[in-house]
Amino acid sequence: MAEQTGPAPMDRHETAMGLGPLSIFIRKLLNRSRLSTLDQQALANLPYKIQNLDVGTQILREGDRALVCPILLDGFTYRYKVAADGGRQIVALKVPGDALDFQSAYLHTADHDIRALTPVVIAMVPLRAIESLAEDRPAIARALLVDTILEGSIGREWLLNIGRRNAEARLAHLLCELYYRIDEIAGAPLDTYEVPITQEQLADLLGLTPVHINRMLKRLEGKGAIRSGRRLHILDLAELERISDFSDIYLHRNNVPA
Amino acid sequence: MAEQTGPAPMDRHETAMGLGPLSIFIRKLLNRSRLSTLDQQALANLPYKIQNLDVGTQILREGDRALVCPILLDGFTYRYKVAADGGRQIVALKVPGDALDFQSAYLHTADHDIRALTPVVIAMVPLRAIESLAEDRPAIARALLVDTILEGSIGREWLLNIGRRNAEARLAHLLCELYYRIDEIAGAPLDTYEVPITQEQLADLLGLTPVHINRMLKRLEGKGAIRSGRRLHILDLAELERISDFSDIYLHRNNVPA
DNA sequence: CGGCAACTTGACGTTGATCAAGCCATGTGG
DNA sequence: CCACATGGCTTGATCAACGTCAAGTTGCCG
Repeated sequence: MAEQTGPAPMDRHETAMGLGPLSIFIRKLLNRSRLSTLDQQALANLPYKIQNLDVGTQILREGDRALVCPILLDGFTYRYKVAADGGRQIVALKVPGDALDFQSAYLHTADHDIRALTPVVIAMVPLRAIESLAEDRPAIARALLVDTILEGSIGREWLLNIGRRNAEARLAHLLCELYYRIDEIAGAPLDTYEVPITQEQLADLLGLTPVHINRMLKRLEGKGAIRSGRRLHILDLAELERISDFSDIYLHRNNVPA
Repeated sequence: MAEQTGPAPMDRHETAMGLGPLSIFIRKLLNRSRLSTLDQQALANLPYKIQNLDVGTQILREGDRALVCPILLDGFTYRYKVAADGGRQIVALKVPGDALDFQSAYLHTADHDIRALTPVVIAMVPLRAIESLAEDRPAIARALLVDTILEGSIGREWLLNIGRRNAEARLAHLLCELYYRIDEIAGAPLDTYEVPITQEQLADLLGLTPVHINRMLKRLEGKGAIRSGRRLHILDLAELERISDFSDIYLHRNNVPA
């Protein structure tokens, strides 16, 4: 939980385009929105405080009124809700470059929890700073809106996945999505690729039980699509796409304006 | 499919506050955002074309690039996606006053379909008009963003519902949500209250089959919570809330700024 | 009055949950 | 460097929820 303040560059992250630690966030926005150099600079100059958090650390709690917007620089986090019987459902996964709780600027109380799925590095930005930036710079407001809309689109695909696909396809679909989302933030194309997630977390993501996840992983492994075990590797993306009838249009990967 | 253009008042809708046919839309936004009288006037003066559509009419198709934003004045519509095996999943329900496809202004192609659940009355507003209004008036941009964020919150609750609750609780939960959402747009508090939805549609909403929906409806009826049959009535909201462990915080019903 | 769409009900099948036991890697303290 | 504690993975046996198939029935609209 080491802290670090201000514009000091972090060595764990390539500070592409000389925009400092937040550059991964800005790059992410640029994938789906146009931002002028000035807009990018304004984003890079946002005040922030870096935090390193352990696995499982709670970042937002249902009922909270947040004052900072955490931006994920490294690692993974997830949103989740719990049912009356204690059943957990993960309702969103966030990858590096994502703003974790932009919406708290617009709603009184959080309707879900957020936790670190892996050890994470987070930049805490005061919500007010983001809000006023969005007010002054329409392009930034628009980029943040696009980000929000995109998360909605992913959520809808998850509803289809959980509501209508069987366990094997459901799992394969999630792995495909993870592949593309991580591929997007990685510099070079991914090769054999490792997913840092436990079987229990997969169960909470897919509305299944850990035992059944285990059996499905074995099945996919039998088909040569993945390597399972302590670490989870994607070996044959095309096979996973076939099994889950994957289509990437809901990720809107080609949304960059001309 | 009768059409009607311009500011001619429609007799099917109370034109509260003298803001014309779009007043229900404006009222809806006011439930969660503050808008000045000028903002409200600007919204009321949006150009539109009224359309009456039959049950089942497709309003948006996956892959489309929309140019108009349909605003629902009367009736219900739903967003849905279909899986490879033809299974349908309804991923959102829209009630009167909702903007149906605001997001098309920000994404290249639609990632889902929209259809009329009942006969509907819709105001077609050019997307460009809404976009430029949002650019000129930050409060309006903010109100539309709040609306988008709220839909995301509902989607997350649906993920929990479908992923983690059993069929009976799932159904009860949906009925509670419908009650509150319709209650919000109705002037007076609702009494015995009728849901205009078929069992097949309930199945598509909840990731279940029509037969199983039927059995669960009978079960809820046995507990005196609803009256089922040709029409579906909610008799005992408290019982439904108990069964589904319903909490309304995800609806953010008290989000009006002080 | 006839046709259709939605609802209803029963018998049976399958997917995925539950329960339970054991295994295997990692890391920690002695 | 070993012992053992721990968290996650693995596997089998059994069970329940929900799906499937099929045959009515009901109410509505032309």
